[in-house]
Amino acid sequence: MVLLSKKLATIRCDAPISPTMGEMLVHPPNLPALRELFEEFEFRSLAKRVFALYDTPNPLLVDPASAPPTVLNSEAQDADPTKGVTNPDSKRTIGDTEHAYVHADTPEKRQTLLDSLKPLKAFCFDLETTGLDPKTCRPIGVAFSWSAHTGTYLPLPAGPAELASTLQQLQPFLENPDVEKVGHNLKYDVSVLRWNGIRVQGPMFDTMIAHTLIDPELRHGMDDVSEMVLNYKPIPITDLIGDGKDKTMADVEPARVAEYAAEDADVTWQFRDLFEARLADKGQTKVFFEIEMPLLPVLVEMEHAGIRINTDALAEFSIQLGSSIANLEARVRELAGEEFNLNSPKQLGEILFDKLKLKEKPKKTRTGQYATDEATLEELAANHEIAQALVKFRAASKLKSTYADALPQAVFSRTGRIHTTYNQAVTATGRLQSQNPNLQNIPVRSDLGQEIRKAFVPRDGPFKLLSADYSQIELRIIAGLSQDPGLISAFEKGKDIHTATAAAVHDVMEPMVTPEMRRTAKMVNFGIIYGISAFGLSQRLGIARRQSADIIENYFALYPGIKNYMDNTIALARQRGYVETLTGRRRCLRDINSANAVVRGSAERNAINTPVQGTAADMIKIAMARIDSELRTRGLKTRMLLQVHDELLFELFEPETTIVRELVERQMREALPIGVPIVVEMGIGPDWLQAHP
DNA sequence: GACTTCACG
DNA sequence: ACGTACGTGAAGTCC
Repeated sequence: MVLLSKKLATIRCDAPISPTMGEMLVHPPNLPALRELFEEFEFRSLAKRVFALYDTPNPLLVDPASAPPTVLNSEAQDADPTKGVTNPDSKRTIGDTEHAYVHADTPEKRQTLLDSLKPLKAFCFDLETTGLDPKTCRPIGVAFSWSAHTGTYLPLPAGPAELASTLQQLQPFLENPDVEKVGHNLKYDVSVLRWNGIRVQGPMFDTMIAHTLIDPELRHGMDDVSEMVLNYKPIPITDLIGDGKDKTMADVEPARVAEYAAEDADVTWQFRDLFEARLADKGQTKVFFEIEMPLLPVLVEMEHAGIRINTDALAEFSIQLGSSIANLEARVRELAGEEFNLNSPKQLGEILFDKLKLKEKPKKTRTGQYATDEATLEELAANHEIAQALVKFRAASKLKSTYADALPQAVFSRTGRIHTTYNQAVTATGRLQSQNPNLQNIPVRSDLGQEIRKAFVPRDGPFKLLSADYSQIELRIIAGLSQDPGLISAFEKGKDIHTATAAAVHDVMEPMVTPEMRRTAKMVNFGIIYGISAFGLSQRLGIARRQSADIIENYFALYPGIKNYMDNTIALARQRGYVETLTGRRRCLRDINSANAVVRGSAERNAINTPVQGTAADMIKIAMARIDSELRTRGLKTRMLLQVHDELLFELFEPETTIVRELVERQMREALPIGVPIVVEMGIGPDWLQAHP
């Protein structure tokens, strides 16, 4: 049986139409008409292969209704991920499976494609481009599929004007808010289109993100997924462009690209329904449809918007850092009495501990090297000038190489702005990830680091930066998850939670809490979120383990709900093998029942931390989609630029200040109710440092 | 590519 | 006796 687009088929075949929108079944009685159609479209090689399947009996040609499911048993996969990988000998090659792919390389076929798209409620599309960077790559063609085993590839013209006009013909379909868009790594395709002036709208279904939610441990590339779930090996991209070093899709014969691209679209389309069911099996329907998919186009917009930086200020700062690095380097060499590479932890460790013997029993790293990290150097700094100089040297080097020098290079010349890439489905807890460059670790803590943050500025005109920050979000979430009355009540009274904790632990009035007491309480509060251990806390506070154990014990006496919640969470994790956030996002913890106490302890801390960190991630993701939507429906010019886990940064159009402050605060507070008051702190300024509350 | 270090939440 | 705080990405060295 062969599936063809409705239009193609109704024109030429006059065959029965299936109940599924946009599809029709061409049964053997219609074969002559189909053969004629293929001949007319000069698709002889494909026709030959398709009909070969009919002309000779083929065991693969069975009615889907009676066919054994190609889907592997998901329970078996859970038990052992390696079982999900097909035996290579049983992989089918492309020639063995029935499918009908159209290369829409004539105006008539293009028109047929457009007509076919019209009635669809959902379709899969997959762009072929000259590279991996949506900002700079050129779309070569786009493949569509809306029913299994079919696909149409539309080559796109190379000339900018012709490209634009062809894309314009697709625009109504891509921007139709009532039509679901399916794709594997859909954000890439949507981004490429965004850089070409098309704003893809409508419900999204990214099969790659779906797969990361269904089986986070497995590989998520389309070829891998296809082999695992369809038991089918698509044409590898390397067959077309090799390693991609000296060849792009533009250099490949269009007919081959058509075959490859249509197949990818077809395969992706086939993932869709399978994954919808599996998401439901794994309880991820809500996370997928209500959090990740609404967020996808929002991330595309944020990446496309980019952010402006003051490159002149960074260049000047780099020079300043360079001279201070040179001075510190000279001083270190003088004190070491030797030339060596200060950037080499290995050489540095040998100088400090073999030559200078600054410590009796130097701390070693996991691999037996001397540790020279900041905590180690800081210990030595009290008695050794060389350690002080090294700490300063390291700080300055880091700022220069990672930020002052690297950020200006990341500016995209066409926009004069930095465009990061957000990854929404790679972290274990559900947080976003920013890369190329990472804009989620821009310095803010040190004075020197603040110079970097100052360089993030709004565009020219009546614009400012607005930063909105969830206050103590993770502690509020653990209060909500644990329902601890003391912790909840402290938040309801609007208290400074670290001070309140310190006062309660030491049984004094809040004004009597010293900075030292507050610092300790703050460390304990953080420790709680991380899945506290007496050893870890003693390390952070620089106190004896016995002492930190007492502090923890007092803390649990103060907030018994927390202790209870932790015990229950670990017990549930042991029983189910996973933990989940408030929205049901899961993280598997395969080591939770390990006999090795160290390994198990790590899994237990994950069990505590993941629901907390993950719920915060869910909350801000929901808020982002709603804020973006409200900004747009109200026709506002303010744009969301960055997300840094508990902070959103906006380029604020000043006349909108009152409206935007209200809507951002409201949407952030109401995104995901947890039964504890949510506080959002906001600041506005001429740069990110001054906007940061 | 592994390892170390360090920037952020 | 174990040798851990949770989650990331990037730069640099060294094999």
